[in-house]
Amino acid sequence: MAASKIAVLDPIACCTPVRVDVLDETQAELLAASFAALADPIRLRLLSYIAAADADEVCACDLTAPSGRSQPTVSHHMKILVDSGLIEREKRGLWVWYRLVPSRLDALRSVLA
Amino acid sequence: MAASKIAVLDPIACCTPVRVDVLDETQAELLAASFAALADPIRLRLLSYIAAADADEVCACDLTAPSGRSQPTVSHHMKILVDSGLIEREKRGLWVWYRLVPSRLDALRSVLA
DNA sequence: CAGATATATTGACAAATGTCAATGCATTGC
DNA sequence: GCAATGCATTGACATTTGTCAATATATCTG
Repeated sequence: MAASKIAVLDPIACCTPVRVDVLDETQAELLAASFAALADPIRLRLLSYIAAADADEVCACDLTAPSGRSQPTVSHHMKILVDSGLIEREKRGLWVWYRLVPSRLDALRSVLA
Repeated sequence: MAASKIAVLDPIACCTPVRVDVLDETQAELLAASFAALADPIRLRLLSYIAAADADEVCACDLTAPSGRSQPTVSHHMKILVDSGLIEREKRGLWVWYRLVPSRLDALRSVLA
């Protein structure tokens, strides 16, 4: 029941398993923010669409149709995913490309361990 | 980019890695609901408090103080966690006991793989 | 530079969420 | 049965969130 062994790394509490120690408030807020990025069906589908793509990046222009949402709404959700660190954004010319950040997904995953 | 290989099990889309295939709407909604249960700092702390306890279960009466929230608020959050399937509830006499459901945590974890 | 195109931002709104005080419901012990 | 106790539910409220139409910004093309 030790409530203090802290092992946080960067922005999100990487590699701090929820099961091992009680989270302090700061860790909990950072982690909750990360999980919140995954707490919307549209964002999960956008994420999995990018993850399942043949290439390792996907153009924003290909995300609007499959998501069934308007362009501004998709842009809004992508911003949340990028802010969460789970996805990277790169603008090339007129287009924007998104990539997964596997290390961030792994980090979040390890929290549930 | 196959948008249809589906491999869902029970209530939550167990063992359906987000990275492998595009989620359909139903899967996405179930998963989003699970992640939403983790998307609040108080709930994360409650969960980790139970996970880190010496015993494998914790009395509801021990959750109010460390969470820093009122009794009804804690009750509310615990209901959300129980409904998500990540935590089990058992009433014995006047007290209520909570336990983790490790298989559910593992299932959620495997989704990020 | 002017027009076209891809994405972002703003503003507005409804719906969902977190919170607590007050109250209700079970269960125990007398 | 009655009083006390632990937890749940209700109702109210402020905040946050998801959504889109309208508009702005940035970049390319000619």
